[in-house]
Amino acid sequence: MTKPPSLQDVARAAGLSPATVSRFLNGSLHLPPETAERINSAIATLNYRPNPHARSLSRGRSDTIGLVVPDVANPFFARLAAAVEHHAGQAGLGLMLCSSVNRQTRELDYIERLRRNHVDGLLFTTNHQDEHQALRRAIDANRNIVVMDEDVEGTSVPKVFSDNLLGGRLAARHFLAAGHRRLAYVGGPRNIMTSRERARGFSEEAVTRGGEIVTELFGHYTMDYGRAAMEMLIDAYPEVTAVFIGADQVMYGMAQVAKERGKRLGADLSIIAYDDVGPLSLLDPPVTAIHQPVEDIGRIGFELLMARMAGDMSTPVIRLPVTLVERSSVRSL
Amino acid sequence: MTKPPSLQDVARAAGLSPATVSRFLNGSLHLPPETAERINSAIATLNYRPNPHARSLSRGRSDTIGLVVPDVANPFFARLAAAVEHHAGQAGLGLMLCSSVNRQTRELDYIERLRRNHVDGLLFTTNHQDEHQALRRAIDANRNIVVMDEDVEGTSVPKVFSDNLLGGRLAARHFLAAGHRRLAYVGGPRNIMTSRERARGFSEEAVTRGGEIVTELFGHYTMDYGRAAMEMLIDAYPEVTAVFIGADQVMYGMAQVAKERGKRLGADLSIIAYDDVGPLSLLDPPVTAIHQPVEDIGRIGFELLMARMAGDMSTPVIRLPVTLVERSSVRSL
DNA sequence: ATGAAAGCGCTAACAC
DNA sequence: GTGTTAGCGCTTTCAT
Repeated sequence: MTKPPSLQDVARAAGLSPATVSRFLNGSLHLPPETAERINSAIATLNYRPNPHARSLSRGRSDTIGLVVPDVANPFFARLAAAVEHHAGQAGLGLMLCSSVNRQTRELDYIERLRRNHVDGLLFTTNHQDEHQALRRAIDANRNIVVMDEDVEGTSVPKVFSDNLLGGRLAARHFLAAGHRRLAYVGGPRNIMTSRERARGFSEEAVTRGGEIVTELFGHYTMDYGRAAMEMLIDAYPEVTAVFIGADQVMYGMAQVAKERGKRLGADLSIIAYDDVGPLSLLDPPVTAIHQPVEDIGRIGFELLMARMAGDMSTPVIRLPVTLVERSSVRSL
Repeated sequence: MTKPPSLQDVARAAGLSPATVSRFLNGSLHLPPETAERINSAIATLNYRPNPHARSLSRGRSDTIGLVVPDVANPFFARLAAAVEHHAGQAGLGLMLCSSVNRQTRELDYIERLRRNHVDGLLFTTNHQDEHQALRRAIDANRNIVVMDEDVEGTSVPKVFSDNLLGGRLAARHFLAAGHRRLAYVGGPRNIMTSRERARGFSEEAVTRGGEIVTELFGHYTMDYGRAAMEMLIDAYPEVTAVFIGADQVMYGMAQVAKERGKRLGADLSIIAYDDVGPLSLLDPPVTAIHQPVEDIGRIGFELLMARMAGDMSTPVIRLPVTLVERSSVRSL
C-alpha cells in the first residue's frame, strides 16, 4: 500500500513543473502535442488521480451543491431530487442529499455546511413551520441558497413554488361545476404557505361561486394525518360531499380509512388531491388531481441557484402554474 | 468581504497553539474549564467555522459516502436512499447521491470518485447488464464498496439482496393454490440476477406443482416495458390466467394497458407483483405482492460498508427474506 | 510559455 | 498537557 502519485510526481515524470501540469489539466493552457503527450503518458503510467479535497481547499469551493428535503422516500421529493440531481450532473456538480425528517436541527446542520463551504450552494425544501425563525435567520445568513416548494417566510432569497392559489381555485371550480356545495379542505400545517394558500384559493373560489366550506382540517402532509382527517370527516361532517386534499400522501391515508369504513370515494365522497405524483390513474377510483410540475420546480430551482452562484443577487419568486387532471373521483350531483 | 477566521486565528486569540485548539475541538483532549472557555469565546467572537476541505485533505478522508442508484424517482430506490441517508446521518456521514439513469459512464464516474477519495465508501446499485465487465473491473479495483439489490456479477465485495428465488416460489405457490395452471412471468432484463432468479424460483416451483410456464417476457424494469408486455400477453398468450411481475413499475404499465383494453386485473387476469413499495392496497384491484424489505436492504448495506471501512475485508452475501402480502389481484379458479 | 514558491486551513508526529 | 513543525496535494500569483 504505497502512497498514490501526486501532481508533483506527474510533473517530475514529465519533466515539467506542477504548475504547468495543473494548468494543462484544467484546460487553462494549450500545450504542443508532444508535451501534452508526455503528461498524458506520465498520468497513465503512474495511474494518477487528482485529489478533489486538495483542489477544493485550494480553490475554496467544492463543485458540489446540497439538497435538503423533508423526506426522500416521499415520491414528490424523490422526483424533485431526481430532477435536481439530473441538472447538477449535467453541470458537473456533485449533489449532497439531506433528508431532514422535518427535524430543524438537521436542516440547520445542513445550512451550516453551506456556511463552511462544504457545499457551494443549497437547494432548500421544508415542510413545517419555522419555529423561532431559526430557519429564516440561518438562511438569510447565507448567499447561495434557494428555497423550493414551500416558503420559509421572511427570507430574501430566490424561490420557486407551484401556484397553490390557482390549484385551490381549480379544485373549487371543478367541484362546483359538478354540483357540489358543501365542501371541505384537508391539508398540511395551518401556518405554512402551501397549506394556507391551497386552502385560501379553494375557499375564496368556492364561496364566490356559491359553495360553502364546511370545515378546514389542518395537520400534516402525511398518510397518518390523512387517516385521522378521514375519521373526523366521516364522524363529524357527514354533510360534506367533496374534499380538496392538500397532498397525495394525505389522500392515501384518507383512502385507506374510506375503504376500511365502507365509504366509497367518488360515489359517496368526491375528492381532488394536490400533487399528482404517484400512479393516481390506477387507484380505485382514479383520483382527479391538481398536477404539480415537480420536474420544473427542480430545474428552475437549480437554475436560480446557478444564477446566484454566478453573482446574480436578485431574489425572484417564481410561481409555476398547475393544471387539473380529471379522472373519476368527482361525482356529478 | 474579509477572509474568514482560521484555526490559527482562534488559537492566537485564545493564547494557545493551533494544535491544542484542533485537539480540543476534535475531543481528543480535555482542557481545564478556564482554557476551554477561552477557546469557546474566541470561536464565538471571531465567528469561526472549521473548513471541511482542509480537514479532509489533512486526514485523507471526507466523512462522506456515496450512493448510486439507477433512478431516485423510482419509489423503490427513493426508499432505499432514504434508509441509507438516515443511517449515514446517524453516523455523522454526509451522503452524495448519484442517479445514474442506468448510464454506465455515470456509474463509472462515481466509482472513480471513490478512487479519488472524494467519498470514503460507496453503496452501489444498478439495474442493467454489466457491458464488457467494465463495472466489475471498476468495482473490484476499490476497497470500500458494497453492492445492493442487484448483483454485479464476478465482483468480490459485500452484497445484500432480497431473496428473489423465494419470492418467485411464493408467487408460484400462491397461484397454484388458487387453481391457476397456465402462468407467465414478466420481468427485467434476461441477463441480470434479480430478473433471472425471480423467474427461476417462479418456474421451478410452478412446474414442481403441476403448473406450466407459458411464456417468460424479459425486458426492463420500467412502466413502458410493462405496457409492451401487457400488449403482447393479451395478443399472443390469451391462455395465460396468472402473471408474476418482476417489479411494481412494470405492473403499473401493465395495469394501464389492461385498463385501456378492458381486461380486468384480478377477474380476467391474476397478477402478483414484486417489490410492494407504492400504495398497492389502494389500486384497483388491490395488488397481491411479494414484499421486499427495502429499508433493511439499505440498513444492512450501510452496515456492511461501515464494516468494510473499519477494515473488515470479508465479502458476505446476504439475502433478505421476502413475504407474500395477499390482496385481491389473484382470483380463485 | 514555463517555473518557483507561497499559500489554502487543518491534523498529527514529535518534542518539551 | 502544550507547542513546533512538517506536511496533505493542489492552485495561483509573480517572476523569468
